[in-house]
Amino acid sequence: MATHGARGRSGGRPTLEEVAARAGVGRGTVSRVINGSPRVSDATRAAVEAAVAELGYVPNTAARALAANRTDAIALVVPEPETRFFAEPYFSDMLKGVGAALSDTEMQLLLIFAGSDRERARLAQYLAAHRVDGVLLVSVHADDPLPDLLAQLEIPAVISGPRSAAETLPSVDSDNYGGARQAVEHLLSRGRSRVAHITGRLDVYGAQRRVDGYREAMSDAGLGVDEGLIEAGDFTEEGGHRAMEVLLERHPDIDAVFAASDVTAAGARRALREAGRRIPEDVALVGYDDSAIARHMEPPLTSVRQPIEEMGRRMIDLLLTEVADRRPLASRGLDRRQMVLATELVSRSSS
Amino acid sequence: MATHGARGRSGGRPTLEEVAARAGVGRGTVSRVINGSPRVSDATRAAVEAAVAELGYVPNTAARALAANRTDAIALVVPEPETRFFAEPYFSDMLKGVGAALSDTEMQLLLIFAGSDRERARLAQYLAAHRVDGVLLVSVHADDPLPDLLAQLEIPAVISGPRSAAETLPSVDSDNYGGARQAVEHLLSRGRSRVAHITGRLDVYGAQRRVDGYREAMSDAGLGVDEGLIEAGDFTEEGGHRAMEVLLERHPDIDAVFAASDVTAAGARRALREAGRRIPEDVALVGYDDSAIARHMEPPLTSVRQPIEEMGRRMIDLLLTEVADRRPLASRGLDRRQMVLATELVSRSSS
DNA sequence: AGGTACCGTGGGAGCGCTCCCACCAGTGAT
DNA sequence: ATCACTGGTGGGAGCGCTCCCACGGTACCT
Repeated sequence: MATHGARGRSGGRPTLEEVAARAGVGRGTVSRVINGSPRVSDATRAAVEAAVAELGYVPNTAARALAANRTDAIALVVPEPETRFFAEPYFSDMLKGVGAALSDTEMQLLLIFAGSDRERARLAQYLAAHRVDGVLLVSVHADDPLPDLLAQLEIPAVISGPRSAAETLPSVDSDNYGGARQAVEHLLSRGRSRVAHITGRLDVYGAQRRVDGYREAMSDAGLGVDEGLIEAGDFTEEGGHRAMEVLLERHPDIDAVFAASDVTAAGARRALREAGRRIPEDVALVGYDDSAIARHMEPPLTSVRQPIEEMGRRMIDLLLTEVADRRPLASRGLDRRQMVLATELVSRSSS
Repeated sequence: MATHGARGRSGGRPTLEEVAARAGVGRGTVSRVINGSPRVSDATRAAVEAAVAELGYVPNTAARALAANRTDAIALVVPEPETRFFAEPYFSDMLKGVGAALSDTEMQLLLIFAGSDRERARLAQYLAAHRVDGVLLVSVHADDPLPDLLAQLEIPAVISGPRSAAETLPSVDSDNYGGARQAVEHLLSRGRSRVAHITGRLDVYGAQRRVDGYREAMSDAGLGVDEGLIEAGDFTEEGGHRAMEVLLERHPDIDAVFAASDVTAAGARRALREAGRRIPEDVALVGYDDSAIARHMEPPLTSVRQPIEEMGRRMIDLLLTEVADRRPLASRGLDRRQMVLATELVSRSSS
């Protein structure tokens, strides 16, 4: 927990100036050492470091922020109420990845919820004050004004799932299309052929891509696409339940279901049980997310795993590059940096 | 999302100075208006407010922090790995209360995990840099050096559960002693008399107080205290299971158990089931925390509810007072502010 | 010998704010 | 008329840092 020897005589914290005096050098030199500039001789550097240690010098962040016009902080903005944040493992995994990537850095992470209008107003104020160098945006809906606000304020930002194929912000996403294909191909390889799909909220781009993946996997397998086998859900348990009921009504001979999330799959499972269908004997079931729910379901649920922690790490990488790069607007925006990470099918007994 | 009209001609954000010029007043006056000082005439205030709105002025936090030597930020320090933070509803409830209390304020909340040594070192550095005006400490063990570090750095802090009866930091706690009494008296009123207690980690002061409550309730009821009916747990499921086994071995005629947490009760329940005891017919069971576990247990668990959200709110109140009060050391520390909130027994079918 | 290039270094200027002292009425008491 | 306030105001000083220009020194060319 570090030493902190004598302080400036007046009892306050030591300043750069005091360190400089102690080391017998100028203010600029100390600043260079603190900031790791290479343009300092080894001897000088050692002298300064000694003085820093003796005085227990810690840079004053406010002064640095004022002079350098940066804050060394970035925000993870969650446009959801806190409750959902804690309920969904997605966020905690993301946070873990982000935290890990940031721990080698001087950067400070701020967690900001913007679920209510009140909170959003506060956030707008906060961003306008430029209290962070960059923003990580997770779980953003198609019509959210936040990305535009950030663009207008010229604050670097990275988004976790692109809002559309034409996303302008740098983004990190998992391969929703490929993941969906994995799921469907898995079901087909198990000998199923009447595979239904319960979608997610279709205003979320990722959900659309999963539908695309489902469609093309079916069609590539020569089974054609029966639109009657697709039913819209909304990522909730209730939505999954309702959609499954509709599907069973329409196609009683369904022998497999690919649900757009594990929670949706849980709803579907309930409807299947209520209809007397056995899993996996009568109907095979595959979810998406590979969350705790999947592992604890009865029977355990086959699911498509997204590397969420890895996504968090990549988002930080992108953002830090973006923050560092802040060149005079010229070359920016052209080289769109969109990153897509592979998914992995985790096979369990539900399929 | 607020207006932001024309900016300073150079494209940057408008400054106090520019607002002053626009309003035709001095810098000091604008500062007074911004900070809500009463020593400004209504006419002047209106003029300044108009200028602020027209320019879309937002104060520069870094400059303010530097000049005023405050940050307008406080930290919620969680000395646990992130995993536990997400797993235990205690933290999310606390965060909700804290967030609510802070939302009327300009204060910014920082969430800081200090589970690993690495993270703790970072935290120490962070605190040494005085990057927050105050600290909220939750879930601190008896031997944690953090409170001393804070005292040494003279950073105002409030602790969620006192470390001992002689806690020097301001604290907010629920009435562990009273809550335990409620639990035991409830069991006695249900006609039970051979009531066992599985404790929490005894290096946590609150756990000790629960034992005290158990002891005195038993003794006040004229049943005396059989030390053999007390077995140490550690707040975990496994600990509860083990302790229950020991207790059943020692006292097969136990007809009630008060567990120091819901998780502990879940472990005890498992051991009771394995021993063929029915709940509540053979053995009544009461937990502590009234968490989600209690509601979803089979049978639903009677439990002592702590007003955690309320505790969060109170902690903020105390801390903000502490931060505002920062008088020259003289009158501080004498008026210890320890706050204890009442618990409530939530009766369900396990007892 | 002079010229050119750099490297390492010192320190002025300034970031945008708050604090505080000085100042100017106006008011009421003497 | 004089004095003592008081409410309202302007602006200097300074918070601790980074940025950048200027300087002397060394090294390597012409």
